[in-house]
Amino acid sequence: MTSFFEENALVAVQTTQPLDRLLDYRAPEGGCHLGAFVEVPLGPRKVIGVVWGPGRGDFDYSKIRQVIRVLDVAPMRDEMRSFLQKAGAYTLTPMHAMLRLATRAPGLGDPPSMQKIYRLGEGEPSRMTDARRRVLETCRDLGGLSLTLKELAESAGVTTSVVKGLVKTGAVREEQTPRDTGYPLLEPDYGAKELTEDQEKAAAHLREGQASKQYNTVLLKGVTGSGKTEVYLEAVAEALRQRRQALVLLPEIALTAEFLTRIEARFGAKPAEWHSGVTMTERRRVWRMVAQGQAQVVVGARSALFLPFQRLGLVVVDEEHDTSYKQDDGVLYNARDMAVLRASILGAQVVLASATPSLESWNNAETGKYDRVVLSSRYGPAILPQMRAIVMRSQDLPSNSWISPALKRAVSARIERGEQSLLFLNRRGYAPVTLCRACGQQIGCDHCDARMVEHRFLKRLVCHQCGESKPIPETCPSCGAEDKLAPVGPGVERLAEEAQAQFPEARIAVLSSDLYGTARELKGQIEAIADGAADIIIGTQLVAKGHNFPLLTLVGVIDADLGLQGSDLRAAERTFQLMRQVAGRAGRSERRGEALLQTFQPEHPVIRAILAGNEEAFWKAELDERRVAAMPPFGRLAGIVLSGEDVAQVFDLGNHLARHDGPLRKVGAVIYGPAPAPIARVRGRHRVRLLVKAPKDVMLQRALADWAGQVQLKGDLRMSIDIDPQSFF
DNA sequence: AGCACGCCGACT
DNA sequence: GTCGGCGTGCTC
Repeated sequence: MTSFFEENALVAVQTTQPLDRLLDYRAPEGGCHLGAFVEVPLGPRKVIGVVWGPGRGDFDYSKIRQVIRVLDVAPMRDEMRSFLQKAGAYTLTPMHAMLRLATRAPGLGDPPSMQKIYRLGEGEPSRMTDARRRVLETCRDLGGLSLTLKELAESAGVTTSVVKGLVKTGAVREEQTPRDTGYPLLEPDYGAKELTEDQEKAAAHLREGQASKQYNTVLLKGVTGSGKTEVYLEAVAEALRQRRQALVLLPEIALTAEFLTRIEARFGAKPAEWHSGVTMTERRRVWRMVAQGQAQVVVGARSALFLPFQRLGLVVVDEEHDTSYKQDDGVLYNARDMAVLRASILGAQVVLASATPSLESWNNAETGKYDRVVLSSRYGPAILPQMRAIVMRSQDLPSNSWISPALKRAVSARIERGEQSLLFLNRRGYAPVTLCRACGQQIGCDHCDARMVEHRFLKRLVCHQCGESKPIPETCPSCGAEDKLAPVGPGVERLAEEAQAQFPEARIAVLSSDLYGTARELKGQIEAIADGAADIIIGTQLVAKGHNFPLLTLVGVIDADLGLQGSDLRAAERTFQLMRQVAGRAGRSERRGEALLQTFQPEHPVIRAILAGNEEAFWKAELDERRVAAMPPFGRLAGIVLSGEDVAQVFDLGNHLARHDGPLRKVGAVIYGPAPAPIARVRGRHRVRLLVKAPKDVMLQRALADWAGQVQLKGDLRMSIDIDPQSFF
């Protein structure tokens, strides 16, 4: 296929406007390439799009307009278009939404932004002053380098007007330069570390895969502290040697700052950073530099997968099991799976790193679809903590108290030895339920069917579903009784209160995502704690994710059973992963750690598997259950959520869809539901859920599209289809 | 997404 | 009589 279109040739353009088809235009003056980013007229507006292919010519020629201009950015590569198309087909997402993911750069339509820079000019100014001399000397010291006005004035210790005066005389030259500058060079061998034998073997395997320039996916499994990061950084190093770009995905923005420092130590400079917390100008720079192949390594969030890499050779998905890789930000996709898709199109390598892989990835490794590399020993002197259960049935606990005597003794011992303890409770706020003792009502959210969670720190009740909050009322909103509202159950804030009462002398720190305004603040707090600023850390699952606390030797899990409630089939897997991750926080330095799990059901298979530390047995048992139930990875699932203001209408639609199941039945799929979604009302909209279960090797997406296409959504009714849902009920 | 067209209720 | 509500349809 031709890749260049002469002026006025018909081209098909994909825009980010929600039209579900391509539009024909005439190629602009001077023609354009396939994949070019262009500005096109659409009705009264100008919009941005990408030249997707030759025009189809099925539109009234006299109405066809011309492309206004080609944007000054590198054209989209064939493999990117192919990736967007396949990812869209997989997730049942229209192309305009896929293209939007790939064009999330501010100022894409603007010409490259320029800035003025200053360097040594010619000759001496006729009148030389002290200030002027300092400026000229500063310029000379810099050699060929140039600075912005502010930088130059500051480093010379003069005001900007001195520099401007020198520009007039010609002694300093003013030049225009693109504002988006490249990134400092990363050197593959800069800070190479001595690896253990185990690590070196794993690294060699990754390097080999990287050097092959063939698509391959490796599951890199290693317990917390086994040095996974050092190992996959060797794959990054190899990508750098091969002059290919590398992308490292992290599940949590709070982790990036620490990670950038690690990259700097290993490769001599900081890489490009991409996530929602990055400034507009920096995002713009990242996008453009990635497109020009100038950014060698990008560290970022899942959305970085849609950056316009020129020669991507490696995608690392760190903590690949993390559920935040699957989230809805306009498009519902699993970043881990999309990484594999993108790499398979490009002939690139994927490294999935985790201490506790997802069941899918474990199975893919087991069946040979992925390679597997296991780091068995902990790095350095640290060894895995000893795990024990505290059976709560036999612990005598007063009401509104959650720290058992056994756990209390263990914490006291740590305080005496000057070591840290972590009390883990995966519940934000003060109390999950506020109950009226007079009428028995629980305070719920006005817009959702969720209970309001008391946050005493904020002095408010907060809905964890929609974020709505209100002041804590003095009287019961339903019966009006005064002073009868009582908090029920613990959150981290309440646990901190109890801990302070039990250990009056201890310094207690609470780590919960809602207590810190910014990622920087949170990071500061985490660093202070790591340095020993607290004796007892109280935290939500935030603490399970990759932070290193060298003084920590005890982890107490307040409620190990918490995640096992409910009917979610993935509950077991999640609890297992979370408990292992949390326990892994203990004893990362020289001292052996201990993890105590408070539980009411010590004989539960998941709890037993955690205590025994027998992962293989756990995965096998889980897989067997899934196999029997024909659940993923042995079958396929899709979750459908219908929503609208009117309950009856939403249910009618659900019933209608359930009855007209022809296209699905044809491929052997079954529909369950409609049923109210787990949270049946969110932000005033009622939600109804259907579940589609299909055999493994069918064209599920095609069938779903045919099935969903039978209805036309009227009014405010909405339907969202979630392929491979994380949770299913 | 925007924006225009168009067809029914409550105002000058 | 008109102003304006937002349902429906179009944009190359």
